[in-house]
Amino acid sequence: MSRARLTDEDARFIEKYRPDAYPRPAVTVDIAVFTVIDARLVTLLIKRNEAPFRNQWALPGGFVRVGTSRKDQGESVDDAAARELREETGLPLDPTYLEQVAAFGKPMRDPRMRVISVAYFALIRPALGSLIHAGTDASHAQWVHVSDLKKRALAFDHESILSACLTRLRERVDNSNAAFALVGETFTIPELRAVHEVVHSQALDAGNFRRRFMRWREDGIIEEAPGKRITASKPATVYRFSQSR
Amino acid sequence: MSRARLTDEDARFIEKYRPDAYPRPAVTVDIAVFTVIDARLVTLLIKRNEAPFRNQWALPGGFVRVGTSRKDQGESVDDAAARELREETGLPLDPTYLEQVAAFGKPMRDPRMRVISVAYFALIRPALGSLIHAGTDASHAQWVHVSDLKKRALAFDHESILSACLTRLRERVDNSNAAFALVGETFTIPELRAVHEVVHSQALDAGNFRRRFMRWREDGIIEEAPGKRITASKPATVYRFSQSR
DNA sequence: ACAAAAGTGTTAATTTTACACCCATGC
DNA sequence: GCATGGGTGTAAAATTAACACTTTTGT
Repeated sequence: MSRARLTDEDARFIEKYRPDAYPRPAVTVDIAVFTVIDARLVTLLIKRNEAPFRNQWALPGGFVRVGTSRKDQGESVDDAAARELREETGLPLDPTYLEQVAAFGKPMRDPRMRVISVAYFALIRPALGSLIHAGTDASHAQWVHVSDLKKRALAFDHESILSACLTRLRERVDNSNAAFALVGETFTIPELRAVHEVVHSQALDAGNFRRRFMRWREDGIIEEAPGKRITASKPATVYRFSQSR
Repeated sequence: MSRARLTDEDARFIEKYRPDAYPRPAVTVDIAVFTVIDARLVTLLIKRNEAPFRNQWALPGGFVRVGTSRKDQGESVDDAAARELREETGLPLDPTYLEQVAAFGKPMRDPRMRVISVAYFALIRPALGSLIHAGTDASHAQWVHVSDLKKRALAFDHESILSACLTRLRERVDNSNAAFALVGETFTIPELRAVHEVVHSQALDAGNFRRRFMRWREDGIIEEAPGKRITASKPATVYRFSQSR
């Protein structure tokens, strides 16, 4: 399979194409940012300072930048998500993990106008989580325990979006390398286990988890790192994620 | 969690909101329709009769209808997919299975203008598949064996879209009830097995599949239907999908 | 009778789960 | 020494996989 070529006819047609013949929706990205703070899974909420839903909590996000000409079509939706995340969190670097979840496209989800939103979930390291809270006005951005979300009323349909992101996060922690984005650059087996436990809010058998971990090691997904982690008791071996693959 | 209420301030703000302040992308749906014909997995391709990519093959799809006012915001993206599917296949009924896969939002994927597409995959019963082929001009719509897709050049980025839909289809056949949408209203164990085999292009052990099947039966997912299927050899018991759950 | 395909039985291999226990270290 | 938590061993239970075999029917 390969993409078909554009013909001369195509080129001529495109020249005279009238792009504004039909009404268009606005398109936004919304991002559920997760991290672990104090051994609890948290997500980032932003207090809106504009109507609608002014002073209500919402997921970080914003409009996808669409270019103004045929030649300049603007940024990709994925790029928009990465950009909004940087802007809203203040973190200079790209997120460790960013994945599209789904498009949310019911009419009237925004009372102003037709808005279709593409939802993403992002994972950032625990160490960086506190930076955000410190760096921004706490009344503007806030880490919320996911177990406390039931009590919150969120703007728009962000409740459904968040719930879809949470489901996807759990699936990815089980079946992909996502969990490694929720520990530090280097980590011990118990630290990684804690992430799995917190995401599923369920205790895991230490021995059995260790075996799973060792299988990842054999598969070259993780490798031993120099040094030991000093804890209150017996120091634990330190590993790192093998970025190479 | 519940949706926050709109305040009076919101209402006032919305009144004077200027929706056309920023350029917007066009939003389309593209649908990979799958069925099984002659024991092979096939997907529906449409020959475009307009530029760009005129006379090239593409996935069925079209623009999401966006309303023209705040009060009329048009159809949901899911509804757009169902509508386009009905229109392009000519099938009067709703598809047996329709699921969103992902949004495709790179710039320049359409040379005319910025277009963001939400991809879906749909499953229809084998018996209906031939209806479509008969009902429409064969040069316009065509069932293509998925194993032959490598040879085809598809319009836009429909190759990536199709590939994502195929991956999702395989996942769903394994872990959800999707496979039941690819057999007739009633079916035998070997018929359902054939679907699994064709989707994964891999033979399955008849005995082991039977055990899996019987587990579904115990779980109430499927139930025995009256009658027997007359085949070339020993007649097989007929089952049906328990829609109830 | 024979071929073809439905349906059954058996067993090995693998994975999951539960749980007991050992061991190194800081206090 | 003793509590803590890292690290190891073992065995039952459940699932998956491989394959031989029996039964029922059309021709």
